[in-house]
Amino acid sequence: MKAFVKVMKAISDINRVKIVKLLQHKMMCVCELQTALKVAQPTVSKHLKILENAGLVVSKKKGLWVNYHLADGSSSPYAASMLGNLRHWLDHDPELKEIIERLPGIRRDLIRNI
Amino acid sequence: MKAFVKVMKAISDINRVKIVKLLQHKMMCVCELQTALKVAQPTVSKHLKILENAGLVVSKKKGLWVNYHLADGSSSPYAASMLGNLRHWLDHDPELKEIIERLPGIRRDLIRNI
DNA sequence: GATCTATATTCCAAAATATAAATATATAGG
DNA sequence: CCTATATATTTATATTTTGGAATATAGATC
Repeated sequence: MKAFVKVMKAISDINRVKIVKLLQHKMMCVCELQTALKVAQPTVSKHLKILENAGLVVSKKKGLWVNYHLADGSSSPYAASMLGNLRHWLDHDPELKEIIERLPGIRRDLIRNI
Repeated sequence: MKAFVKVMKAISDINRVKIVKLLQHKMMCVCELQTALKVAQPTVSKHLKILENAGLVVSKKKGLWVNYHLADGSSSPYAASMLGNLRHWLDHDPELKEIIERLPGIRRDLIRNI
C-alpha cells in the first residue's frame, strides 16, 4: 500500500509529470530539466529524488553531470504500469507540447550555470 | 493535464484508496465507510467528494442515505484506467484485508450515529 | 411544524509539501 | 592544491492537505 501511494504521490505533481514526459524523449541532466521547466535547480533535484524514490526514474552519474532517464519499472509494478500509461497519456496536452517543442534547443553544452 | 493530476491526487491518499477498494465489494453509505475506516464522518464525506470530483466514485441519494459506488469511468479515461488497475492491485495488502474481513459485519442498520 | 437522523459544510489547527536562497558536496581541469 | 562547475542538501517560508469539532442541511417520522 505504501509503495502504491508513493508512486501515485510522485506523479501527482505537475512538474514531476512534465519531467516524466520529457524523459520519454531523451535522457536529460538536471540543468536541462531546469531550463525546460523554468524552475530553480534545487527544485528539480528534489522532484527527481521523489521520482527516483518511487521507481519512476533512474540516475547515472557521468563525470560532473547526472543523467536521468526513465526506469524500466522492475523495481515497482505500479511504477511500471504508470510509465506504460504515460507513454500515450497527455501527448496532446498544450503545456507539454510547448515544452517538447523547445526541447531540441535545450542542450547542456549551451546552458551556462551561474 | 489538470484532469490527470486530479485523479492521481485523488488516489494518493491511504483513506481514499481504502474507500475505492471497499466499494469494489459493495455499494456503501457514509456511515458504513466511517465505521470501516475508523475516522470521523466529515473526514469520510470530504474524501468522497474528492473521489467523486475525480470521476472515481458516484453517489446516489436514497432517502436519508447517500449510497456511494464506483464510477464506470465514462467521465475520465484516467479514472477508468486506475479503477481497472485497482481491481487486482492491493488485493493482498494486510491492512486492507483486515478491513475487508470486518466488512460483512458493517451494516447501516446496525450503526448508531451520534 | 417539531424532531430525529444521515450527510455535507465550515472552521481551525497540525502535518505535509513546494519553492527559493544559501550552503555543501563532488568532480574536472589547471 | 586551487578553482570552476553540476548537482545535492539544508534552511526558511509559503502553500496545500488532512482531520476533527462545530454547525448546517435535507429528508423522514411523528
